[in-house]
Formats: sequence, structure tokens, C-alpha cells
Amino acid sequence: MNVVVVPGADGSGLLRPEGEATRSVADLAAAVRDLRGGRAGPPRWVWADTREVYPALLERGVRLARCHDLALTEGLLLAHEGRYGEPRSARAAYARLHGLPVPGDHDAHGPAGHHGPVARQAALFEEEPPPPDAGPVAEVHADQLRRIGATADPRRFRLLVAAESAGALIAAEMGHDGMPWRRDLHDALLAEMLGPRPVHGMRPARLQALADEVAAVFGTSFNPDSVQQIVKAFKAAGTPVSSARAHDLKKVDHPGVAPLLAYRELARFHSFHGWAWADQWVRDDRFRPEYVVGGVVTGRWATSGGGALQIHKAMRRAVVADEGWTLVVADAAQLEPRVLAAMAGDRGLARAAGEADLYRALARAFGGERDHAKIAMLSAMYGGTSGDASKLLAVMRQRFPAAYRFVEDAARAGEEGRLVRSWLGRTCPPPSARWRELVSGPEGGRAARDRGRFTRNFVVQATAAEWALVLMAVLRGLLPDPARLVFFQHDEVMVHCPQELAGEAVAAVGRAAEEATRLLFGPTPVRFPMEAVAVRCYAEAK
DNA sequence: GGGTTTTGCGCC
DNA sequence: AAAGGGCGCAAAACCC
Repeated sequence: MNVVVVPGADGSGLLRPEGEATRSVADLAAAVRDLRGGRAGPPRWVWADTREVYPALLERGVRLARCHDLALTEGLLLAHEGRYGEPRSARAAYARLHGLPVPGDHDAHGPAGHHGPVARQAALFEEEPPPPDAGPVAEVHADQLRRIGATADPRRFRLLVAAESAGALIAAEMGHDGMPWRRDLHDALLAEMLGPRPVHGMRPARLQALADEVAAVFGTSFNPDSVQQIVKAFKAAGTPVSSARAHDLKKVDHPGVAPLLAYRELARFHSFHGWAWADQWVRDDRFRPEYVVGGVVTGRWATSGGGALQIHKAMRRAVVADEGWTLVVADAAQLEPRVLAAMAGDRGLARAAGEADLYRALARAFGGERDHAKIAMLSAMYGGTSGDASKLLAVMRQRFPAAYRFVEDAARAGEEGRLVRSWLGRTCPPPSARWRELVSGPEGGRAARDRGRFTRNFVVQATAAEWALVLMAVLRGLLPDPARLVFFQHDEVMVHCPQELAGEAVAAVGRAAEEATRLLFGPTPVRFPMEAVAVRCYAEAK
């Protein structure tokens, strides 16, 4: 059963179970809790935007099984309809439905809009929204169901919508629960690497020492954070460099290179994961980043703060389970080539993808070298042609023609300005007006190839992202209370649970991977190994 | 002075 | 001859 939820002021709200009249309730969380265990299984909660509703429910201890997020669904549908970038809020969808002026997307999901502090601030000065009403929400929902039915493959698209909406629930829950993060261990790590915490605006001791060392070597003091000054200093020293990148600096023989690179690595660490970062993002030994579901065009999640998806591996030492609890960490091995094998229906590749180490299984086809197999697969999926790739791609074309054709077709579509879709129907953005201009000009070949690489990768990365999303949605349903999903990074998940539930959580990961594979691809020889380990500290996991 | 783009590099 | 997909973030660099 569908139940429309519209949040009101001060914890009140409107509820409209399908086929019934709208009820106004003073305590929305309590009313939702009462409706949670319906006769025909848990309801599907239909609302405009999970972020407007669910956090307050979580505060009250109310967790829900499933929902339909109108804004996320609108984004998926608009893209599928070739209208990527149009405002996707429920209000915008309603306005389009009735030919009314469409409100802008101040708080869009994903890259089409901004929803940082600035946009939020701007939204405060907007007109008050009209009084909440369940009717429009139900109307937009009905319209979306109709449009889902009109997609290329409604069964798959329904799965995509369900997974994306489940992702919204999970992101909110992760924000609520937070990832265990020991501030004391974090501080100890910083002290070890950088020295004691400096007064605001000063360089930490270790950084200053390296800066001094650089200055001593060059015989002149300059800002080691400045690309221009670095290039100038090397030129003056008689060893010119083509750029200030680590890769280029390593090419020249100069005693300044080592301390400069050491400085940069530490400086980066300081600015990304230093004391200021911890002050802002770690509270009560929990790291609470802001995830943006579907924030990347391929359907991967993004973050709008906290940099949760770029956490340096060295920081894993600070991620430690609570006393008596454990972390269950799992990542999908070689997810993207497996996804390609399943999608393309390539029998040879699928056979290799039935093995635990796909590249090892492929090695024989590529002259016995595992690395060659890996380069060939990655080049096919990324559009790379450097080094040995061309030769290896020729082998791939011959040995795994269906997989080769699959990515080539996607690339061709991109080059020609057409749209490509993931397995479940997530659709890439259409080419920009600028691209259309460019592609008919003298540099057109370049622009076409660039877009071809993008669409070639899109079909694989987007499908890998939805496999991971489905996996997580299934896993969430299998986890015994009070186990919690606390982290998600593209193809890796982390569960925080009491020690005695670790075995159950590990088993749940394996079952969820199988179920995700079945839901997406049905019967397939391709395996998606997802090894889960129970550890006390994240750093112990691989 | 503030806003935007570029650079370099970490994650997948 | 070289050539590789998707991000976020901080500081520098650039621009108005």
C-alpha cells in the first residue's frame, strides 16, 4: 500500500493512505509509526523528498522499510526522457503537470543543482511555500508511475526507482547513525605525522621543517604550495620541469624534489583530514558526512561535505568499532568488468567472471600476463589507448567480441551525440549546445571522442553503481537490529553491529550480493564475489 | 574584496 | 607521438 506523507510545521503533517481521505496529524512520527506494520506488509511511503521528512522521523526512532522519493524519481525520469537538467523537485514536477511556471531547482539532487549552504541560505529568502497538501504529491506520484510504465523496460526502471529511493533512506540513516570515528586516535595520528596542533594559521612543525628544507636546498625561500613558484625555482636551479605535478617532478634529478613532494603529501593531509576537518565533521566519535544520493551522473553517490568518498587510507586507523561491537567491511571485487560481462552477455568473458579472480582467469587469453588482461579490460571500459592498450584491445576484440562490441557501441552513440542508458535505465545527459557547436568545427573529432569515452564508461560505471545500490538496499533489509549500515563508497559497504551479530552480518552480505545479482541480471554465470570481514578497526580490513 | 577557474591529488 | 572514466577539496591563480 502507498501512503502519501507531507511534513508540516512542528512535527505535524498529513497522511493519505491510498484510497482514503487525507488525515491531518499533530505528531507525524507517531502516526507513521502506528501505520508502519500494515496488514499487507509495510507501506511504501510516498513523499516529495526524503531529506525533508526522514531525518525528523529518525530522530524520533522511526525507521521505515521503503519509500518512493518523488524528486529522485523525477530526476531519473527526466533523464530517461532526454530532459536531463530540468528542475526535479516534486513542486517542479507538479507545475509541469499543470502547465504552471516551474520553480527553479534550488536544492536539486546531483550536479544539476547546488544545495550547499549558499543555496540553502538563498532558499530562506524565497516565498513561503503554499500550504502543504497531499493531493499534489499523490498526483505527481501517479504521473511518475505512468511514465515509468512508458520507459524502455518498466520492470528494470521500477527496480531502479526502488533502489534509488532506498538509497535515500540509507543516506539519511547513515547521516543519523554516523560512522564510528575515534577523535583521540585521529589526533594521535595527526600528531605523529604533523607534530602538535599549531595555533590557527600556522604551519604544523613537520610541515614547516620540510618547507625550510626545501628553501635550504634551493637557497631561496618560496611558497611550496605555489605551482608557479615551484616551476620558477626549478628553472632557476637549471633543472626545468614541465609542470609541478609529482609525476613530472620525479623525472628530474634534483635534491629539492624529495622534500617538496614530502611537503605536499603532508600539506594535503593537513588540509583534508586535519584538526579543522575533525572539528567540523567528527562529533561524539561519529563521522557524519553529507551524502548526495545520485549526485554523480552515473548514479554514484557524491558528498557535499566531509569528503567521505575521498577518505585517505591512512585515516582508517581512526575508524574503530564501539566497545563490544564490530565493523563488518565488504567490497565487491572487480565489479565493473563483471558488470560488463553480465550486460554484454559475452560467453567467454562471463566464464572468466565466474571465477574469483577475473583477471587471472583472463590472463591466458592475453599471453599469460594477468596485468595485460587488466589493462585490456580497463582500456575497453575507460577508452584508454596508451602504451600496450591498442594491441591488447585487438586481442579483446577477437576473443571477447560481444563485450568489445558492447562498449564500442556505447562509445559510438556518445560520439554521435546520442543517449546511452545503464542496465536499469539510468540515462546519460545529452550533449551540451557547446558540444554540438564544437563537434562540427575543426576540433570536432576531439570533442566527439571525449564524449565517446564518457558514454563508454557511463554504461559500465552506472550499472556497477546500481548493482551496489541494490546490494545495499537488500542488505539493509537483511541486517538484524541493531546492526547499522554506516559507510558506503561506490563498491564497498561497512556495517557496525554488536560482536555477537558479526557472523550474521557477514552472511547477510553474501546473500545480498547474490540477490542483487539475481534482481539485476536473472540467471547468469557471472559471479559477484563480495568478501566480508569482521574487524575491530577499519585499517585491519585489507 | 569577492566570486570563479585552475591545479594537483586523494578516493573508486 | 600521445592518448584513460567518475568525483571532492583546498589553495593558488585569475578576474571583475
